[in-house]
Amino acid sequence: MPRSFLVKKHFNASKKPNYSELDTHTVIISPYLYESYPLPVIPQPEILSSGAYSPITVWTATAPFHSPLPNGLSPLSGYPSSLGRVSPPPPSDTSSKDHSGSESPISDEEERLQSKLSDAHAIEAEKFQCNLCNKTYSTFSGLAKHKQLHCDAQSRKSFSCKYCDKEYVSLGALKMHIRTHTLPCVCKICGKAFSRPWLLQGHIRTHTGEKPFSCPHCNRAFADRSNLRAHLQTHSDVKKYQCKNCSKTFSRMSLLHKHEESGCCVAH
DNA sequence: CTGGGGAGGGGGCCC
DNA sequence: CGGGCCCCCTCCCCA
Repeated sequence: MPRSFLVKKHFNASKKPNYSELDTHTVIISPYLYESYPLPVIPQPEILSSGAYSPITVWTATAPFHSPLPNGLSPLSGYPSSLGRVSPPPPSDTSSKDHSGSESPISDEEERLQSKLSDAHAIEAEKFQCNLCNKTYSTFSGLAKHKQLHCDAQSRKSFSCKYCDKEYVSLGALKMHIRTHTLPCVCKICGKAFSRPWLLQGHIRTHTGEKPFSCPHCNRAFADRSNLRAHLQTHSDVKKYQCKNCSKTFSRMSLLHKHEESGCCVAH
């Protein structure tokens, strides 16, 4: 009988993103994620939509070179109004500067024009700075490309779970989270399912009675390292969690919380 | 009521 | 990129 807090609750459909709206921006999860395990608890999804994952709108592609943003246009949350227009930055990584088209064959006149433009570019060089990593770029498109490929993708939670409203910065993290819904690791003894193999391993110890983590201070042993760690706190005079008001210490956060809720810290 | 044990979840890091 | 592991946390139960 699983304890109530461990039972995966039904997901509130009203909280789920409208995936149908996101058909054009989907993240395909490899089918193996759902096929390689014996007991998927949740029907296998054909696709994992990404609620918040909206691959960055390539609005820079249509924007004129160095053109300012249209009034009020804020295509990306990661592009604040400051938009990287900064005072001349110190010399920095110039390898990422965007100087497209320099390799195409051009006439002398074009070359002169190009040269003038290059001078202009040099003046403007590195005026576009990423507000996330401070890299600077000579062109706005260069900055936009950088943010699209690197910073935005990492700074924004871009991959959202189809089963709940959680979002993750990486596909790997999302895949791992999804296992908490699919629970692919099943105990052969009692049939209980877990999200990760090592969770199952720990559970199996409850069947075998194996307790590989022993306390150096007493003869107690534990099946779980976390529980040993908590136990070690009981040997310490000064516990890890301390009440800010009465300075009493507790071995566990939950005990401190209980203490606080019981009134020690109320209305001080 | 408090403290501690048991069991498990989830994110991050490393290989 | 995925698995293993670590750490921290939470909750239930019981003495």
